[in-house]
Amino acid sequence: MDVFAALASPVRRELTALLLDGPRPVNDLAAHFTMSRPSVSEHLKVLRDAGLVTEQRHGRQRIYRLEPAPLRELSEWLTPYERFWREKLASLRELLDEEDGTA
Amino acid sequence: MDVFAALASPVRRELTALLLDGPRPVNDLAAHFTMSRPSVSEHLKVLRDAGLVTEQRHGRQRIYRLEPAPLRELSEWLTPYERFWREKLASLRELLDEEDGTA
DNA sequence: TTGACAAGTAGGAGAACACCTACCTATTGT
DNA sequence: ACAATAGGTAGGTGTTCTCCTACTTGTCAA
Repeated sequence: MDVFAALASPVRRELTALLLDGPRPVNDLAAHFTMSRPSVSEHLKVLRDAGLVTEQRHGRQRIYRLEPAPLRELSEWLTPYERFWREKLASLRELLDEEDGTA
Repeated sequence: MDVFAALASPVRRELTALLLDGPRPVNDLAAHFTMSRPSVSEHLKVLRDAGLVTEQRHGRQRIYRLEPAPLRELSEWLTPYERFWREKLASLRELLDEEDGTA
C-alpha cells in the first residue's frame, strides 16, 4: 500500500535494485544478503503489498518481478518539488554570475 | 541522513508539502495537525537530520524552510527505474495496437 | 524584572518493525 | 511413495518509532 514506507528499508531498496536486471526467484535474491531467507521473504511481502513487485509461480519457484507503477506515483509526488530545486539552482547561477561580474 | 526513512511518515510528507508554499514557523505548521506541538517538533527534527529542511531563528520563532537537495537525490535514485516503466508503457501500446489491428 | 510565548528536550508507554529458528506446504525427480 | 527443494508462515525477542505530558530555555513586551 505505502510505497514510501516500503522503500524506507535499505534491504528492500536493494531488492528492487536487484530486480532491475530482470525477474528472479527468491533464493537468488536471498543469496545477496547475510540475513536468513525467511526474513528476505518478509521483505518481499512488504514490497508485494506496496505493489512494487509481483510473483509468478514457476514450478516450486516463485519468480519476483519489478512493477514500476508505484514508482511512477513516487515520481509524480516528486514533481511539485522539482520546481523548487530548479529555483534553487537558478539563484545559485545568479550568484555565480554576480561573482563573475565583480571579479 | 536517510531521506527515504524521513519521507516514510505521512506526517512528515505533509510537513514538506506545507513548506512548498514557503517557509513557516513551527506553530503555523503544528496548527495543521491534531497531534501535540512537541510531536511535530520531533518530526521536524527527523526532516532536519535528513537535510530536507533547515531552520532559521527569527526572534522567538524558528522558521522552517524546505531544502530540495535530498529530494534531488531521490529523483536520481529513481532514474534507473524510469526506463523500466517506459518499457512497460511501450509494451502496453504494442498490445493496444495489436488489438486495434485484429479488431 | 516578570509574565507570556515559541519551541526544544526528557522520559515513558504502547505499537510497529526486523530479525531469528522452527515448522508447514507444494512441487519435483527418482 | 519418498526424499529433497523452494519458499511461505508462526511465534518470539529485542529494537526502533511515535506519540504523550511535564519541564526547560530563550526572547519579547509591559
